[in-house]
Amino acid sequence: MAHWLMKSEPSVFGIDDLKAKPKQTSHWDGVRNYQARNFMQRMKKGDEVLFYHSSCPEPGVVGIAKVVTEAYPDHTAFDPDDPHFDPKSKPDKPTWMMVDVKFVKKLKRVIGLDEMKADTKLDGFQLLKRGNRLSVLPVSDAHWKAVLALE
DNA sequence: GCCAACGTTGGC
DNA sequence: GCCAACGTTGGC
Repeated sequence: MAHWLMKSEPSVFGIDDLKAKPKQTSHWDGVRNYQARNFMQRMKKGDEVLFYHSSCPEPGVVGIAKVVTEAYPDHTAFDPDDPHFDPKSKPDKPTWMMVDVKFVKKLKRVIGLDEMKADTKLDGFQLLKRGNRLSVLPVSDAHWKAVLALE
């Protein structure tokens, strides 16, 4: 089983929004970056995901989710009225994909970006790289354990 | 295929 | 609100 991290702005869709969904499950739409999409296409049912809050007062890992549906076309790309509309993605040849994720748990506290940066066990973690803008990224087993050890 | 311009992300 | 970093676009 692989591990991942997915970023979201809590003012748009946070961990509490996922928890409040029917079946505590939501599709993860709106990813418009090829590298992030490729990672989503590699996701398998049962994979675990660190839920990360970005662009907020306290950026950091706030909870855990799991993949319940593997990659399928992101229909929001087909809708001209959707903010994530992309005319180059066609229903018969979709450019953008999404997965469904289910809420697992909230961490007891937020694992802040600053403390992750300070942890030498997290050296090389893609999230912590300067200028990192990927919204979906893989997490090694060692980094997964190190993040959760901070809880 | 190069590269400047532009738009977006995201921490601070 | 600022600005660095980066991906994408489009002219050539």
